[in-house]
Amino acid sequence: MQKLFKYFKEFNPLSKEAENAITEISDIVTIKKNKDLQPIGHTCKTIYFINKGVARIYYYKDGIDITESFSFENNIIARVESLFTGKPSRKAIQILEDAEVVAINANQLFKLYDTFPEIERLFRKIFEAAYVETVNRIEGMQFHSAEERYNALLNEAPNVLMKVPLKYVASYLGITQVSLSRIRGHR
Amino acid sequence: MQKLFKYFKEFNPLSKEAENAITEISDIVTIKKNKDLQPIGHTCKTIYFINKGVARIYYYKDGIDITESFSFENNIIARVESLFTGKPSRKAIQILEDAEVVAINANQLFKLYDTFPEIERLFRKIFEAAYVETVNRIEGMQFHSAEERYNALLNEAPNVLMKVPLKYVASYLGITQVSLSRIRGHR
DNA sequence: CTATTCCTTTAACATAAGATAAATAATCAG
DNA sequence: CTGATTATTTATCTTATGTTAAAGGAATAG
Repeated sequence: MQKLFKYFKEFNPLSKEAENAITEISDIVTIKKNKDLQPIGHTCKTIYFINKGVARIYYYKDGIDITESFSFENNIIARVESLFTGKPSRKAIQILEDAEVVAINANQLFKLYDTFPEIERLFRKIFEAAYVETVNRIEGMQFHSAEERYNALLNEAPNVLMKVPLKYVASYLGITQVSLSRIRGHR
Repeated sequence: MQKLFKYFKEFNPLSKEAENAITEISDIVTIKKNKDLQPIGHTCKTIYFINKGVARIYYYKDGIDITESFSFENNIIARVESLFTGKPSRKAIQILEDAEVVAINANQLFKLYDTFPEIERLFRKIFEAAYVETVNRIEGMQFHSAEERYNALLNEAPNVLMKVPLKYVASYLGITQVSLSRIRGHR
């Protein structure tokens, strides 16, 4: 849990009691490459923190596997469209590299918000930051060619391209695998 | 302020004291069509609620005007990439139809979070919902043709197409005005 | 009301990305 | 280690969207 609390500290430092309360509602889970940490169709009731490994959120559109996002070590991953609405998620979380994650029970966490305003504030800030990232991503998608998007990714998150199969990267960029391959063979 | 508090109630009902505290840090502003409510380059220090009228957030990419989002009556509008980071915004808020808005001072609001956890919770929920919308929008952009995106907008938010100049809609959809025109003359 | 400006459409052409198929290359199970 | 599966690249052809230009309509200022 050490890395998790260090991560939290960047957003909103917690009291020892608050940290203990979070520890109580969390589990450490290890999971192998290519396994789904969370399946499609279930309502998201867990927020994960990645101690080690790589994960992605994906879904199917017209039968085609599409990557919504990637997450790496020292980051949170959750299917917010389900977590914040209580509706079943059409998305799954898949592990792309053998992982150890902290699984935080979301319903119990939300209850902690009542007794620990500092925890509510912490997660408010975490998701505000995630929201900003998402808004910035829309900007990137709005008027860039696939090649520009690829180059931007190469700059901003080279680890994505080092650690993730390209077919997953292609759909993340909103293009086909074949197009990505063409772009990589530059031109 | 009535409409605003009614809107708030959908997310998290407030005590009378909390409502009064928000009233104290808010102003009613009327502003004419085509005026900028907030200019590019300023750090966002205000959260707006639209009592009446239409607005959009826009920015320039390579000198071209791009619409990030639209907001209508009974909704919040804010440049979150600036509001939540404290950095100057590269975006502006423009009024597209004569408007009356409630301007909530963000710094003072954030101070209220300390004395009124219910207000912090309210805005947490408001922005969580906005975050979910943004995530869903990415999904819409990831693997739909321009025509599909246009038709989806036509279904989900026909008022956008009724009330907003098409050139602004085009960049919102991530296409040129000419392409939008072609799509509208179907195929 | 009129003239000017701005918005939208239409047309012709250029180009980036999709689809399909097939050839390599890499990974994995036994 | 080997065969089988899976991932990536390459090639060809098609199509959607961008670009530029020009014309027609709508809105606005004076």
